Amino acid sequence: MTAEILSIPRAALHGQVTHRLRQMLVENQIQPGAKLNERALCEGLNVSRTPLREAIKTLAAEGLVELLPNRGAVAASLSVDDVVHTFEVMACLEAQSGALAAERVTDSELAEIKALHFEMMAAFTRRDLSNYYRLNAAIHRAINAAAKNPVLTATYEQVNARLQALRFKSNQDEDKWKCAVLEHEQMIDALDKKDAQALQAVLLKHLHNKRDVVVMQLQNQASQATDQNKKA
Amino acid sequence: MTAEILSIPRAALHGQVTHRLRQMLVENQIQPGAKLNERALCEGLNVSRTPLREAIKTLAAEGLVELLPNRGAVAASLSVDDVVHTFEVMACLEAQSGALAAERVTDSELAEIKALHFEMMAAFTRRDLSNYYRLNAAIHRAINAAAKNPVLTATYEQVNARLQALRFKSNQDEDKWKCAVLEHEQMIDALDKKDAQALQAVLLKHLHNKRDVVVMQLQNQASQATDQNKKA
DNA sequence: GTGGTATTTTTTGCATACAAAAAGTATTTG
DNA sequence: CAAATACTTTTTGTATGCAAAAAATACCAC
Repeated sequence: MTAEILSIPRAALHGQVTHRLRQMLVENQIQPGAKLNERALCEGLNVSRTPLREAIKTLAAEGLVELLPNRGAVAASLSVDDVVHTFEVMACLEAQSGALAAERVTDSELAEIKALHFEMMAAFTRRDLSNYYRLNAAIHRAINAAAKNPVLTATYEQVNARLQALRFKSNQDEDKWKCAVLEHEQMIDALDKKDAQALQAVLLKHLHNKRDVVVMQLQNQASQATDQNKKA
Repeated sequence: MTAEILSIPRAALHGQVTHRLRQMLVENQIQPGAKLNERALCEGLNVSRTPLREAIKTLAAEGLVELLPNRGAVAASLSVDDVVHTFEVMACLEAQSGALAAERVTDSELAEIKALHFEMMAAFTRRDLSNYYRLNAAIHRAINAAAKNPVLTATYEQVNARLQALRFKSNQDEDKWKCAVLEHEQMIDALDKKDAQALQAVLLKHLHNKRDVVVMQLQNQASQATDQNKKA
């Protein structure tokens, strides 16, 4: 029973730290632009500086933190341009995922994706944004997995992680939301018909719209911040 | 005159080591599957283990080395499946580069790409494989740069680096080579006309063919190795 | 000689120590 | 009081030391 636990007595410390820090970054527990103080993080995570610094180097390669020579690391922060550029990359990765998934998806994978879709529809109906986001991401990840290309999955996850830090508490525009749900229905339909072209097309459109929503929210945030500065 | 040099008195050691190791990996000075012995590399590069290990973590995140728990790191080696998967990703990144480049390429960039193309034609005419490879890569990189998307460039370079270690000394099939050159002419033509669709299409075809060539050469290598084993 | 085990050696992973650079604070001078 | 400068503290970057795990070697039984 404990055999498995014994066979992996303890994962490498630098790996654990990488995982934990990555989580903190994408969940905004460390905010974009914030400095990563080694001493503070070491104490917080109860590790020495060696594995922590190795973890930081890994995250730098993933684009989640930025290294400043002799000045440590800061959590990556995305300008509007960065977001646009990232979505341009995500678009082609999603499109490729869709095209390959349409060819390679198994019946059970398709069933699971449909199930996730229904769950997401439930969350949408309840206007439960948190679960909607979660299931939305799960569906996109499942489509990617159905493409059965580990390199594509790794690349997708890595680029996508940078966007995860953009967490919007506010509800998005109702019409845009309905539009996104409609696109998801078209996605399921295309996947069901194994229509690679159609799935690719709807994913491109979907990502395009998603980009617009994110950019708009970013700009709203920015203008609100400016207003506050003016008041103060 | 030396102001710039003084302003960067010395690049971070871990950065230099990362650069140097990456070079050794993509140039096959460290062969796929080879173990990265820390002691040996430290002596060879004249650094201590700390910056070396940080560099290894960076390269692991880039997919150039693989980390084995408690057993160090080995240079990544690609199976035929890995190569196929990697080309599937490269295809969509190249296609996206082309589409964006067609929209965003400047006159001077276009002129430089055309110049590189002529240089490549010269290398092809001389059957100078080494320069052909170099110029070929330069053209693809220039098209990517013309897309003016740093995220796309970084992702492209990272995925492409893994394929760079597949260096074939032997000349490729003459017909396939002619076909590749023809495709390059079509690329230049499409870029000149700012025809995103056409450029995307020819790049996809080009990558598809390139994949076939690489896979074929890999399988030839493998079968030759098997033959040698049989003899011995 | 072969297979297995014990012992040594090497290698990896983490913690710590030290040096250089940056940041922060106090002090001096006009 | 402001600005510049010297000094202190903090933080980063690198080297080294130590412990555990893996590999290599030697030893032994059969």
